[in-house]
Amino acid sequence: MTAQPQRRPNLKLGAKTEPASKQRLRLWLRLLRTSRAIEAELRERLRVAFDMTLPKFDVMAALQRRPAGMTMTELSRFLMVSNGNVTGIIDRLAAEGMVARRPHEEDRRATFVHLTPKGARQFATMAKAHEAWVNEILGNFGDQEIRTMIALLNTPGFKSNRSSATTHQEARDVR
Amino acid sequence: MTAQPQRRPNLKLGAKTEPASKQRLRLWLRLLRTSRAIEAELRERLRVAFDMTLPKFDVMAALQRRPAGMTMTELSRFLMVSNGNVTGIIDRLAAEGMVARRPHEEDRRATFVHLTPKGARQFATMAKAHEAWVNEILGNFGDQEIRTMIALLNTPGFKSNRSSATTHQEARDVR
DNA sequence: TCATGAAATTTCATACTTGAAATATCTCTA
DNA sequence: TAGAGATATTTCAAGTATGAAATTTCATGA
Repeated sequence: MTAQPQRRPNLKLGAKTEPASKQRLRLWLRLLRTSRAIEAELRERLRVAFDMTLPKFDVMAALQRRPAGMTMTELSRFLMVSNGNVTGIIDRLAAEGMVARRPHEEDRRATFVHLTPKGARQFATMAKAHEAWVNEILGNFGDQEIRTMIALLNTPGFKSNRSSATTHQEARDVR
Repeated sequence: MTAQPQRRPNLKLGAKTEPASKQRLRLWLRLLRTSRAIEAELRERLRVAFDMTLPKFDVMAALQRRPAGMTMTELSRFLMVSNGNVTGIIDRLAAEGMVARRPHEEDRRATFVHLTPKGARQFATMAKAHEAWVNEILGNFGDQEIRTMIALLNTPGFKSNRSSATTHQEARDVR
Protein backbone atom coordinates (compact mmCIF):
# COMPACT_ATOMS: atom_id res chain seq x y z
CA MET A 1 0.00 0.00 0.00
CA THR A 2 1.10 3.59 -0.57
CA ALA A 3 3.41 2.56 -3.34
CA GLN A 4 6.20 5.02 -3.04
CA PRO A 5 7.84 5.29 -6.43
CA GLN A 6 11.33 5.80 -5.13
CA ARG A 7 12.69 6.04 -1.69
CA ARG A 8 15.14 8.70 -0.85
CA PRO A 9 18.01 7.12 1.05
CA ASN A 10 17.69 7.84 4.72
CA LEU A 11 20.37 10.06 6.09
CA LYS A 12 20.54 9.01 9.71
CA LEU A 13 18.35 6.35 11.17
CA GLY A 14 16.39 4.01 9.00
CA ALA A 15 12.68 4.44 8.63
CA LYS A 16 12.69 7.99 9.79
CA THR A 17 10.11 9.04 7.29
CA GLU A 18 7.75 6.19 8.07
CA PRO A 19 4.28 7.10 9.20
CA ALA A 20 3.80 6.88 12.94
CA SER A 21 1.38 4.03 12.42
CA LYS A 22 4.04 1.83 10.87
CA GLN A 23 6.49 2.87 13.53
CA ARG A 24 4.15 1.82 16.28
CA LEU A 25 3.55 -1.48 14.60
CA ARG A 26 7.28 -1.99 14.34
CA LEU A 27 7.68 -1.17 18.01
CA TRP A 28 5.02 -3.68 18.96
CA LEU A 29 6.62 -6.43 16.91
CA ARG A 30 9.99 -5.69 18.43
CA LEU A 31 8.53 -5.68 21.90
CA LEU A 32 6.83 -8.98 21.29
CA ARG A 33 9.92 -10.67 19.89
CA THR A 34 12.04 -9.44 22.74
CA SER A 35 9.78 -10.65 25.49
CA ARG A 36 9.20 -13.94 23.73
CA ALA A 37 12.92 -14.54 23.48
CA ILE A 38 13.49 -13.75 27.13
CA GLU A 39 10.52 -15.83 28.16
CA ALA A 40 11.75 -18.81 26.17
CA GLU A 41 15.17 -18.56 27.73
CA LEU A 42 13.81 -18.35 31.25
CA ARG A 43 11.39 -21.21 30.67
CA GLU A 44 14.18 -23.43 29.46
CA ARG A 45 16.40 -22.63 32.42
CA LEU A 46 13.61 -23.15 34.93
CA ARG A 47 12.83 -26.46 33.37
CA VAL A 48 16.40 -27.71 33.36
CA ALA A 49 17.42 -26.39 36.75
CA PHE A 50 14.25 -26.96 38.76
CA ASP A 51 11.87 -28.98 36.63
CA MET A 52 9.58 -26.00 36.93
CA THR A 53 7.29 -24.36 34.41
CA LEU A 54 7.00 -20.64 33.90
CA PRO A 55 3.28 -20.42 34.74
CA LYS A 56 3.79 -22.22 38.00
CA PHE A 57 6.77 -20.03 38.81
CA ASP A 58 4.72 -16.94 38.09
CA VAL A 59 1.99 -18.06 40.45
CA MET A 60 4.49 -18.81 43.19
CA ALA A 61 6.11 -15.42 42.66
CA ALA A 62 2.77 -13.72 43.07
CA LEU A 63 1.96 -15.68 46.21
CA GLN A 64 5.35 -15.07 47.72
CA ARG A 65 4.56 -11.37 47.95
CA ARG A 66 1.45 -12.10 49.98
CA PRO A 67 2.00 -14.31 53.00
CA ALA A 68 -1.70 -14.04 53.82
CA GLY A 69 -2.55 -15.48 50.43
CA MET A 70 -4.52 -14.34 47.43
CA THR A 71 -7.88 -15.31 46.06
CA MET A 72 -8.12 -17.03 42.72
CA THR A 73 -9.52 -13.90 41.14
CA GLU A 74 -6.72 -11.75 42.53
CA LEU A 75 -4.22 -14.16 41.05
CA SER A 76 -6.02 -14.22 37.75
CA ARG A 77 -6.08 -10.43 37.52
CA PHE A 78 -2.52 -9.98 38.66
CA LEU A 79 -1.12 -12.50 36.22
CA MET A 80 -3.44 -11.35 33.46
CA VAL A 81 -4.66 -14.84 32.69
CA SER A 82 -8.15 -16.27 32.69
CA ASN A 83 -9.72 -17.53 35.88
CA GLY A 84 -10.11 -21.04 34.54
CA ASN A 85 -6.42 -21.07 33.87
CA VAL A 86 -5.50 -20.33 37.46
CA THR A 87 -7.61 -23.23 38.68
CA GLY A 88 -5.52 -25.72 36.75
CA ILE A 89 -2.18 -24.30 37.77
CA ILE A 90 -3.17 -24.15 41.42
CA ASP A 91 -4.45 -27.72 41.20
CA ARG A 92 -1.05 -28.89 39.99
CA LEU A 93 0.89 -26.79 42.48
CA ALA A 94 -1.32 -28.05 45.28
CA ALA A 95 -0.75 -31.63 44.20
CA GLU A 96 2.98 -30.99 44.54
CA GLY A 97 2.50 -29.51 47.99
CA MET A 98 3.74 -26.08 46.94
CA VAL A 99 0.53 -24.20 47.69
CA ALA A 100 -2.62 -24.81 49.67
CA ARG A 101 -6.17 -23.57 49.48
CA ARG A 102 -7.91 -22.07 52.47
CA PRO A 103 -11.54 -21.02 52.60
CA HIS A 104 -12.23 -17.32 52.75
CA GLU A 105 -13.70 -16.40 56.10
CA GLU A 106 -16.09 -13.67 55.11
CA ASP A 107 -16.96 -14.69 51.59
CA ARG A 108 -17.79 -18.32 51.06
CA ARG A 109 -17.49 -17.94 47.31
CA ALA A 110 -13.84 -17.12 47.50
CA THR A 111 -10.77 -19.20 48.24
CA PHE A 112 -7.43 -18.08 49.56
CA VAL A 113 -4.33 -19.66 48.14
CA HIS A 114 -0.97 -19.41 49.84
CA LEU A 115 2.49 -20.88 49.61
CA THR A 116 3.23 -23.77 51.92
CA PRO A 117 6.52 -23.66 53.84
CA LYS A 118 7.86 -26.12 51.32
CA GLY A 119 6.67 -23.90 48.49
CA ALA A 120 8.21 -20.84 50.07
CA ARG A 121 11.56 -22.60 50.47
CA GLN A 122 11.46 -23.85 46.92
CA PHE A 123 10.54 -20.44 45.60
CA ALA A 124 13.33 -18.71 47.48
CA THR A 125 15.85 -20.96 45.77
CA MET A 126 14.37 -20.47 42.36
CA ALA A 127 13.95 -16.73 42.75
CA LYS A 128 17.62 -16.29 43.42
CA ALA A 129 18.55 -18.14 40.26
CA HIS A 130 15.84 -16.38 38.30
CA GLU A 131 17.08 -12.95 39.25
CA ALA A 132 20.59 -13.91 38.28
CA TRP A 133 19.41 -15.20 34.91
CA VAL A 134 17.48 -12.04 34.14
CA ASN A 135 20.49 -10.05 35.18
CA GLU A 136 22.60 -12.08 32.80
CA ILE A 137 20.17 -11.98 29.90
CA LEU A 138 19.74 -8.22 30.18
CA GLY A 139 23.39 -7.89 31.01
CA ASN A 140 24.35 -5.52 28.26
CA PHE A 141 21.93 -2.88 29.35
CA GLY A 142 23.47 -0.14 31.37
CA ASP A 143 21.87 1.63 34.29
CA GLN A 144 20.76 4.54 32.22
CA GLU A 145 19.25 2.39 29.53
CA ILE A 146 17.32 0.36 32.05
CA ARG A 147 15.95 3.45 33.70
CA THR A 148 14.94 4.90 30.37
CA MET A 149 13.17 1.72 29.36
CA ILE A 150 11.30 1.39 32.61
CA ALA A 151 10.24 5.00 32.45
CA LEU A 152 9.01 4.60 28.89
CA LEU A 153 7.13 1.44 29.71
CA ASN A 154 5.56 3.16 32.66
CA THR A 155 4.26 6.06 30.63
CA PRO A 156 0.51 5.83 30.37
CA GLY A 157 0.95 5.05 26.73
CA PHE A 158 -1.65 2.37 26.54
CA LYS A 159 -5.25 3.08 25.85
CA SER A 160 -6.14 -0.37 26.96
CA ASN A 161 -5.11 -0.74 30.53
CA ARG A 162 -7.22 -3.71 31.34
CA SER A 163 -5.39 -4.44 34.56
CA SER A 164 -6.56 -1.69 36.83
CA ALA A 165 -6.65 -4.18 39.64
CA THR A 166 -3.03 -4.87 38.97
CA THR A 167 -2.10 -1.29 39.44
CA HIS A 168 -3.77 -1.22 42.81
CA GLN A 169 -2.01 -4.29 43.95
CA GLU A 170 1.34 -3.13 42.80
CA ALA A 171 0.85 0.16 44.53
CA ARG A 172 -0.04 -1.67 47.68
CA ASP A 173 2.85 -4.06 47.48
CA VAL A 174 5.60 -1.73 46.52
CA ARG A 175 8.17 -1.90 49.20
CA MET B 1 17.98 -9.40 51.49
CA THR B 2 20.26 -6.48 52.12
CA ALA B 3 18.02 -5.23 54.86
CA GLN B 4 18.42 -1.53 54.68
CA PRO B 5 17.59 -0.14 58.09
CA GLN B 6 16.02 3.01 56.83
CA ARG B 7 15.45 4.22 53.35
CA ARG B 8 16.34 7.76 52.57
CA PRO B 9 13.47 9.24 50.64
CA ASN B 10 14.30 9.29 46.96
CA LEU B 11 14.70 12.72 45.55
CA LYS B 12 13.76 12.15 41.94
CA LEU B 13 12.82 8.80 40.56
CA GLY B 14 12.01 5.91 42.79
CA ALA B 15 14.40 3.02 43.18
CA LYS B 16 17.39 4.98 42.10
CA THR B 17 19.66 3.33 44.59
CA GLU B 18 18.58 -0.18 43.77
CA PRO B 19 21.24 -2.60 42.61
CA ALA B 20 21.37 -3.11 38.87
CA SER B 21 20.25 -6.67 39.32
CA LYS B 22 16.94 -5.63 40.87
CA GLN B 23 16.55 -2.96 38.25
CA ARG B 24 16.92 -5.44 35.45
CA LEU B 25 14.42 -7.75 37.07
CA ARG B 26 12.01 -4.88 37.35
CA LEU B 27 12.54 -4.04 33.70
CA TRP B 28 11.82 -7.59 32.68
CA LEU B 29 8.63 -7.74 34.69
CA ARG B 30 7.49 -4.47 33.24
CA LEU B 31 8.30 -5.65 29.74
CA LEU B 32 6.40 -8.85 30.29
CA ARG B 33 3.33 -7.13 31.68
CA THR B 34 3.26 -4.66 28.85
CA SER B 35 3.46 -7.17 26.07
CA ARG B 36 0.95 -9.43 27.78
CA ALA B 37 -1.53 -6.60 28.06
CA ILE B 38 -1.13 -5.65 24.41
CA GLU B 39 -1.29 -9.26 23.35
CA ALA B 40 -4.50 -9.83 25.28
CA GLU B 41 -6.08 -6.78 23.75
CA LEU B 42 -5.14 -7.76 20.21
CA ARG B 43 -6.27 -11.34 20.74
CA GLU B 44 -9.66 -10.18 21.92
CA ARG B 45 -10.12 -7.82 18.99
CA LEU B 46 -9.03 -10.42 16.45
CA ARG B 47 -11.45 -12.88 17.94
CA VAL B 48 -14.42 -10.51 17.95
CA ALA B 49 -13.81 -8.89 14.60
CA PHE B 50 -12.58 -11.83 12.55
CA ASP B 51 -13.05 -14.96 14.62
CA MET B 52 -9.29 -15.34 14.35
CA THR B 53 -6.74 -16.44 16.88
CA LEU B 54 -3.42 -14.75 17.48
CA PRO B 55 -1.26 -17.77 16.62
CA LYS B 56 -3.02 -18.24 13.31
CA PHE B 57 -2.73 -14.54 12.58
CA ASP B 58 0.97 -14.65 13.35
CA VAL B 59 1.49 -17.52 10.95
CA MET B 60 -0.43 -15.75 8.21
CA ALA B 61 1.57 -12.59 8.81
CA ALA B 62 4.79 -14.51 8.42
CA LEU B 63 3.61 -16.19 5.24
CA GLN B 64 2.34 -12.97 3.75
CA ARG B 65 5.90 -11.66 3.59
CA ARG B 66 6.96 -14.66 1.52
CA PRO B 67 4.82 -15.31 -1.53
CA ALA B 68 7.00 -18.27 -2.37
CA GLY B 69 6.21 -19.82 0.97
CA MET B 70 8.19 -20.95 3.98
CA THR B 71 9.14 -24.34 5.28
CA MET B 72 7.76 -25.54 8.58
CA THR B 73 11.15 -25.08 10.19
CA GLU B 74 11.49 -21.53 8.90
CA LEU B 75 8.10 -20.73 10.36
CA SER B 76 8.97 -22.34 13.65
CA ARG B 77 12.21 -20.37 13.93
CA PHE B 78 10.71 -17.10 12.85
CA LEU B 79 7.79 -17.30 15.26
CA MET B 80 9.97 -18.71 18.02
CA VAL B 81 7.67 -21.63 18.69
CA SER B 82 8.31 -25.34 18.62
CA ASN B 83 8.12 -27.27 15.40
CA GLY B 84 5.36 -29.51 16.64
CA ASN B 85 3.32 -26.43 17.38
CA VAL B 86 3.53 -25.17 13.83
CA THR B 87 2.20 -28.46 12.50
CA GLY B 88 -1.05 -28.06 14.41
CA ILE B 89 -1.62 -24.45 13.46
CA ILE B 90 -0.91 -25.13 9.81
CA ASP B 91 -3.26 -28.11 9.94
CA ARG B 92 -6.06 -25.90 11.14
CA LEU B 93 -5.30 -23.07 8.74
CA ALA B 94 -5.14 -25.54 5.87
CA ALA B 95 -8.50 -27.00 6.88
CA GLU B 96 -9.92 -23.49 6.60
CA GLY B 97 -8.37 -23.03 3.18
CA MET B 98 -6.14 -20.18 4.31
CA VAL B 99 -2.84 -21.88 3.57
CA ALA B 100 -1.67 -24.83 1.52
CA ARG B 101 1.26 -27.19 1.71
CA ARG B 102 3.48 -27.80 -1.26
CA PRO B 103 6.31 -30.32 -1.44
CA HIS B 104 9.81 -28.94 -1.53
CA GLU B 105 11.36 -29.66 -4.90
CA GLU B 106 14.94 -30.27 -3.92
CA ASP B 107 14.51 -31.60 -0.41
CA ARG B 108 11.86 -34.21 0.03
CA ARG B 109 12.02 -33.87 3.80
CA ALA B 110 10.79 -30.29 3.69
CA THR B 111 7.40 -28.80 2.95
CA PHE B 112 6.58 -25.34 1.71
CA VAL B 113 3.58 -23.59 3.15
CA HIS B 114 2.04 -20.58 1.49
CA LEU B 115 -1.06 -18.42 1.73
CA THR B 116 -3.85 -19.30 -0.65
CA PRO B 117 -5.46 -16.40 -2.54
CA LYS B 118 -8.30 -16.60 -0.05
CA GLY B 119 -5.82 -16.51 2.81
CA ALA B 120 -4.03 -13.55 1.30
CA ARG B 121 -7.28 -11.64 0.89
CA GLN B 122 -8.34 -12.43 4.42
CA PHE B 123 -4.98 -11.43 5.82
CA ALA B 124 -4.97 -8.12 3.98
CA THR B 125 -8.23 -7.20 5.65
CA MET B 126 -7.06 -8.27 9.08
CA ALA B 127 -3.68 -6.62 8.76
CA LYS B 128 -5.25 -3.24 8.11
CA ALA B 129 -7.36 -3.51 11.24
CA HIS B 130 -4.46 -4.90 13.22
CA GLU B 131 -2.21 -2.00 12.35
CA ALA B 132 -4.91 0.44 13.31
CA TRP B 133 -5.40 -1.30 16.64
CA VAL B 134 -1.72 -1.25 17.47
CA ASN B 135 -1.62 2.36 16.50
CA GLU B 136 -4.49 3.04 18.84
CA ILE B 137 -3.15 0.98 21.73
CA LEU B 138 0.26 2.64 21.52
CA GLY B 139 -1.41 5.94 20.72
CA ASN B 140 0.06 7.94 23.55
CA PHE B 141 3.60 7.30 22.48
CA GLY B 142 5.12 10.13 20.53
CA ASP B 143 7.47 9.77 17.61
CA GLN B 144 10.51 10.34 19.73
CA GLU B 145 9.47 7.87 22.39
CA ILE B 146 8.81 5.21 19.80
CA ARG B 147 12.18 5.69 18.20
CA THR B 148 13.92 5.57 21.54
CA MET B 149 12.16 2.36 22.47
CA ILE B 150 12.91 0.65 19.18
CA ALA B 151 16.52 1.70 19.41
CA LEU B 152 16.81 0.37 22.95
CA LEU B 153 15.13 -2.88 22.06
CA ASN B 154 17.46 -3.24 19.12
CA THR B 155 20.57 -2.83 21.20
CA PRO B 156 22.38 -6.12 21.42
CA GLY B 157 21.48 -6.23 25.06
CA PHE B 158 20.59 -9.87 25.16
CA LYS B 159 23.10 -12.54 25.84
CA SER B 160 20.70 -15.17 24.67
CA ASN B 161 19.84 -14.43 21.11
CA ARG B 162 18.45 -17.79 20.23
CA SER B 163 16.88 -16.58 17.03
CA SER B 164 19.83 -16.06 14.77
CA ALA B 165 17.75 -17.39 11.92
CA THR B 166 15.26 -14.68 12.61
CA THR B 167 17.83 -12.01 12.22
CA HIS B 168 18.80 -13.32 8.85
CA GLN B 169 15.27 -13.39 7.67
CA GLU B 170 14.48 -9.96 8.92
CA ALA B 171 17.57 -8.60 7.25
CA ARG B 172 16.55 -10.23 4.05
CA ASP B 173 12.98 -9.04 4.21
CA VAL B 174 13.54 -5.49 5.21
CA ARG B 175 12.10 -3.33 2.51
C1' DT C 1 28.45 -47.27 -1.61
C1' DC C 2 27.39 -47.64 2.74
C1' DA C 3 27.08 -46.38 7.35
C1' DT C 4 26.47 -42.70 10.34
C1' DG C 5 24.98 -38.59 11.78
C1' DA C 6 22.23 -34.45 10.76
C1' DA C 7 18.02 -32.22 9.42
C1' DA C 8 12.67 -31.72 8.45
C1' DT C 9 8.47 -33.08 9.78
C1' DT C 10 4.94 -35.45 12.38
C1' DT C 11 3.19 -37.71 16.39
C1' DC C 12 2.54 -38.02 21.15
C1' DA C 13 1.85 -37.03 26.17
C1' DT C 14 1.39 -33.40 29.01
C1' DA C 15 0.65 -28.82 30.28
C1' DC C 16 -1.15 -24.26 29.46
C1' DT C 17 -4.76 -21.04 27.83
C1' DT C 18 -8.98 -19.17 26.52
C1' DG C 19 -13.96 -18.09 26.60
C1' DA C 20 -18.27 -19.76 27.82
C1' DA C 21 -21.35 -22.26 30.72
C1' DA C 22 -22.64 -23.97 35.23
C1' DT C 23 -22.76 -23.36 40.50
C1' DA C 24 -22.63 -21.20 44.53
C1' DT C 25 -22.72 -17.15 47.08
C1' DC C 26 -23.17 -12.35 47.87
C1' DT C 27 -25.34 -7.57 47.52
C1' DC C 28 -28.57 -4.45 47.02
C1' DT C 29 -32.94 -2.72 46.16
C1' DA C 30 -37.93 -2.66 45.66
C1' DT D 1 -37.08 -10.11 52.58
C1' DA D 2 -37.50 -11.82 47.98
C1' DG D 3 -35.32 -11.75 43.98
C1' DA D 4 -32.47 -9.73 40.36
C1' DG D 5 -28.03 -8.97 39.21
C1' DA D 6 -23.15 -9.23 40.36
C1' DT D 7 -19.09 -11.86 41.78
C1' DA D 8 -15.97 -16.16 42.76
C1' DT D 9 -14.87 -20.41 41.33
C1' DT D 10 -14.96 -24.60 38.67
C1' DT D 11 -15.80 -27.24 34.58
C1' DC D 12 -15.56 -27.92 29.81
C1' DA D 13 -14.27 -28.02 24.80
C1' DA D 14 -11.13 -26.41 21.73
C1' DG D 15 -6.95 -24.47 20.59
C1' DT D 16 -2.04 -23.54 21.68
C1' DA D 17 2.54 -24.94 23.35
C1' DT D 18 6.38 -27.76 24.75
C1' DG D 19 9.94 -31.39 24.47
C1' DA D 20 10.85 -35.97 23.21
C1' DA D 21 10.41 -39.82 20.21
C1' DA D 22 9.65 -41.73 15.67
C1' DT D 23 10.12 -41.39 10.48
C1' DT D 24 11.86 -40.04 6.46
C1' DT D 25 15.30 -38.00 3.76
C1' DC D 26 19.70 -35.83 3.14
C1' DA D 27 24.79 -35.32 3.34
C1' DT D 28 29.28 -36.90 4.11
C1' DG D 29 33.31 -39.44 4.79
C1' DA D 30 35.55 -44.04 4.97
